[in-house]
Amino acid sequence: MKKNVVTKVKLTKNQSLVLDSLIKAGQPSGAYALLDTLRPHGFKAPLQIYRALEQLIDLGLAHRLESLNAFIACSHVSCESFGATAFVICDKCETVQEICDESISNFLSSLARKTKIKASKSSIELHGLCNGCSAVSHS
Amino acid sequence: MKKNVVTKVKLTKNQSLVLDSLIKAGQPSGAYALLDTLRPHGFKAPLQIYRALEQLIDLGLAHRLESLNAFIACSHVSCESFGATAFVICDKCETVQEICDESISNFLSSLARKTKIKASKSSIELHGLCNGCSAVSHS
DNA sequence: AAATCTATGTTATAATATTACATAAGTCAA
DNA sequence: TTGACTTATGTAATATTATAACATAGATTT
Repeated sequence: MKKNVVTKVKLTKNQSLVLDSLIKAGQPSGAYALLDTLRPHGFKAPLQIYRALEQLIDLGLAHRLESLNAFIACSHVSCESFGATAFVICDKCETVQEICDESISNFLSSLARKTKIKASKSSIELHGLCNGCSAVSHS
Repeated sequence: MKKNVVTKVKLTKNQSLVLDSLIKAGQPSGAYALLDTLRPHGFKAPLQIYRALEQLIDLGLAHRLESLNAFIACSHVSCESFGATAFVICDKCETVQEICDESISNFLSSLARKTKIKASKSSIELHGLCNGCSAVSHS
């Protein structure tokens, strides 16, 4: 379950550009949206995005949101996340809260134990309306 | 968070065919795999599959596995699942365990409370090697 | 410098999912 | 039972997301 926890890595140019775009977006971004953002920087093909994302995810600097087919920068300083992260997603304003604490890892450990699985990867995503949006919610 | 908990529904022909295929597969199945399976029954377009799946999922008779872009029949008799289900997936033999108990709903409630979200949908997927496969695992 | 590994560029294509529009079938009220 | 309405279907086209295959360039090690 342990990912590469990294203190200092030199990112390549493409990786840095993609990470910067993700951070700037501050929201889940699709690969093709990132591609469009980065065309002015010379990006031309989806693979350039996907390859950079793969590295960033391995390094714990970005995450993939499975239920959105989208990506987001890790919100932790230099992601201390060692695999047990939960994402709470507001479907209205698209804000994502990235939760990474003992309650998550305990839950996953317990689930793995009960189901006798040797876990390697997890995905926890909770959708709904955030505090702000559910207050306004008129529909 | 409550889905349509249904005691008795009449499924349409397409819905029944898709559900049968899912059950028969006993594994996560992609929409296009289902389509191929059902071509002999007159299915011709992906939409026929996606539309049936949408209903089945609403009724709690099938589930979508976000991390696989695939679908699976609900393993509970007539899915008592009211939204709080976790899937434990063996990446080798593709077996899926569908867990639906208080530990799941408690965890999700607590997560929703902590993040102040009004939850509407969740996805919990744990990947790894199941008991059998991790014993054999030679790589 | 040669060998090797990693990153990149580029084209094509695969896999997954939806839009749009036309038709048919079921439901319910008058 | 007709008409109004809703839900399901058929079909074609297209959008969106992701990967395969192959060539080249740069960095690192020996």
